[in-house]
Amino acid sequence: MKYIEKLRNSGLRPTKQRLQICEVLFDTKQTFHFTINDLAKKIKDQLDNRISLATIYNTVHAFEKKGYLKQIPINSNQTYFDTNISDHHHFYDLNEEKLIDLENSDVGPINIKRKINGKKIKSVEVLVKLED
Amino acid sequence: MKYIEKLRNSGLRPTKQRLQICEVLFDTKQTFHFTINDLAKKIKDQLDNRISLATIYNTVHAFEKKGYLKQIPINSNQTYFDTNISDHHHFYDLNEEKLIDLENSDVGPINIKRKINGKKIKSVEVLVKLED
DNA sequence: ACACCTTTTTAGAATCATTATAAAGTAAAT
DNA sequence: ATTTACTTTATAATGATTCTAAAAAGGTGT
Ligand SMILES: [Mn+2]
Ligand SMILES: [Mn+2]
Ligand SMILES: [Zn+2]
Ligand SMILES: [Zn+2]
Repeated sequence: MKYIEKLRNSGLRPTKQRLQICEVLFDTKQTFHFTINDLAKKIKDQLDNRISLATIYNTVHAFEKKGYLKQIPINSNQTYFDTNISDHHHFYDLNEEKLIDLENSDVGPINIKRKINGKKIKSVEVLVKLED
Repeated sequence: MKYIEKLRNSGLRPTKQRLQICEVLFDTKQTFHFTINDLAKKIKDQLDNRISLATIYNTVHAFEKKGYLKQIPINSNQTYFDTNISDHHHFYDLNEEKLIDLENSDVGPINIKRKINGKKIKSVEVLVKLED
């Protein structure tokens, strides 16, 4: 019930599937990073009914477009998403292939001195790769 | 002839294909960004003989492993590589889907204050997304 | 409730970048 | 020259993602 308004306000119909995906994604103490496959597993575990993979893809992309999820730029065969939509950065542990949040406050202010004509900055993201 | 030593020193046999790919990649005034497909096109245009796609993949990965190429972390269905292996950053023009180098000197020094136990920092990369 | 229209879900097929396979070719070592 | 290890290649396989089109569900007005 708590996500019905959120979806309506975004012009998305609050379907049973979308509401359930909202619960899996946003009813958590901690934000988290996931691939579509991670999410599909989580949904299968946490819910009694199944949701088709196509719907999971559709929903994740819809939520991303609306700004409820962010994509994390990283080199992987799978796309990583983040339920933490605040401005922040990431560690990427190359050995464990795991993402770790790096808060804005843990990185000095980033000053982009160069401008590109006619373009404005949409985001500034730092990726710190870690190894043992 | 100029890449034979480079390859030998890396433990890579200087085959005809690898030497030709070296020429396409490194015999340029400017460094550049590319996908495997870009590179395959370039090879077809610049060379008289053809090189199989499998070899292009193999070679690019071998060169990356040896540090002659870098992968650029970005969300795309294709993997982007960079012949500029210096420490540097990138603009990504979302509208034109184009990468632009952003020199280290164009970004203030980045100070990662948080440490992860037992891990050391391998790289720090900034991605600045641009829109119109 | 019902009719009507739009959006959404779904199974399954298609796409396409990338990786795997295994046989033939080449470079290096003995 | 023979042997050995590495490399190239055509081709198949893989797997994440997107597409398709038909069925289901939501929303609106009556
Ligand atoms: Mn991707
Ligand atoms: Mn990729
Ligand atoms: Zn995050
Ligand atoms: Zn670059």
